[in-house]
Amino acid sequence: MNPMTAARSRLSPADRPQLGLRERKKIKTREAIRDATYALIREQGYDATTIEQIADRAEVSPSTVFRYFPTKEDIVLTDEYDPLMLEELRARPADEPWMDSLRHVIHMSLDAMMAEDPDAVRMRAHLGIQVPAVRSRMVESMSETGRMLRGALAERTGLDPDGLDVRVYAMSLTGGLMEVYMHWAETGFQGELVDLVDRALDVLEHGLPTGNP
Amino acid sequence: MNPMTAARSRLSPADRPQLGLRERKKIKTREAIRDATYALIREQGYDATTIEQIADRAEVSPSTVFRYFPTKEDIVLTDEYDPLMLEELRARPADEPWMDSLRHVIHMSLDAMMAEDPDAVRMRAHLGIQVPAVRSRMVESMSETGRMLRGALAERTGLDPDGLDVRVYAMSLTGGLMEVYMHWAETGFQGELVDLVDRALDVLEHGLPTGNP
DNA sequence: CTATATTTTGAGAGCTACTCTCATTTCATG
DNA sequence: CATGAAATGAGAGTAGCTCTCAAAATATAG
Repeated sequence: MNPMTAARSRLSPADRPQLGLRERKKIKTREAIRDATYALIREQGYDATTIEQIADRAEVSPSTVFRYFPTKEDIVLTDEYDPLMLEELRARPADEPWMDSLRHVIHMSLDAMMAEDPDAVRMRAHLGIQVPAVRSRMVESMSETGRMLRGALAERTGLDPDGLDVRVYAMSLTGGLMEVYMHWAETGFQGELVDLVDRALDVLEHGLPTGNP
Repeated sequence: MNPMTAARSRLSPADRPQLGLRERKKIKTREAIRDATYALIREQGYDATTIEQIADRAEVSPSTVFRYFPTKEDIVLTDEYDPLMLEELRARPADEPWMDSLRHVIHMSLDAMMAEDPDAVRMRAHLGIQVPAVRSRMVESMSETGRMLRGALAERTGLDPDGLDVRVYAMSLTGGLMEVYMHWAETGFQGELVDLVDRALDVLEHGLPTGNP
């Protein structure tokens, strides 16, 4: 899922020998840039970290950094879970209640991300509440996930994926889930993210506990 | 409300004689900058319009432009309806169902904005779908409205405004409403925005028409 | 292995949003 | 009118990002 946006498939280039030298090198540079960025941000913070510094530490030129990532925020974020989620969603039984499917799929992605690099998950959330540009990019990426969700939802319900209803519904879901992520970071990462997401899904399904909806 | 973000109180400086010359002049420059920006964007588009051009046409220096607006996006957006909404929300009878109150308040703000400058409302929506930076700023501004909503909601329900549930609920509302605004722009401004908002609120309250929620 | 074609990279110039500083101008007040 | 305060303009500086072009690295054919 996207709120947490990103977490590369951390297979070292050597693990994919079927790829040519060129491809393997590209993966390596990509990782070098990202690692350099994370390290520098940890040392100096996001704003104090310039592209030039990142390039230096990753041992590439600034041009190359921009060739790999369109913006500075994208170095930190960049998502790769949407296709996986979509596939998983489609694989669910067609008669399963939508919310159950969603819950299942989110659990999956979350587990995958936490298994991959739990530190990065937290760091991204942290940057999300501190750096407006990062939060923006995160929201953007969330709403891409939202579009994917619309597609899946439309398949299930037979509704128009671009109709107002589906759009509103999907976006309210993604908005709510985004807020979970931010809340988690703002409260110092207390509790398991998965549990918070579950509570959020309850709210989204049944309204506020008060019943006021 | 905020999705539409902004619409100045268009009272010419002369209408507020109680203010000193200094204050009146400030209002005038603010408007001059905004008008110049709108005009230039209409002529050339957002990206092609530079701060320098805006400054020239508004007959101020670039420095002054930034003194009045922190970013280029803010020249276009800048919201002033939140306090009004909050006041109006508080004035509603305490036993009125929350959704009814919300609906009422949104109608109000929407009417106010459309009465003020309907053209600007459309233009902002249009920029929102075309220019990522503007959309970002709009989302940001939306989530400020969301925070305000949390406060009002907490007063009503007695829940913690910073608790997960209220946050998720409020953000899912704002997210859904934001999507209405985008949908409206993407479909060429067909139909009345108010009607679309009403439909959206139905979805947010009762789930999708299918009943799948 | 060599030659050629294709990709990837680096260097550098250039644009623009945005920040900061300081002198100058403009308004407010006694 | 004089003095203090606020608003403005000019200008230098930073950093993200784009574009171009030549050099380097890799793939492919003979």
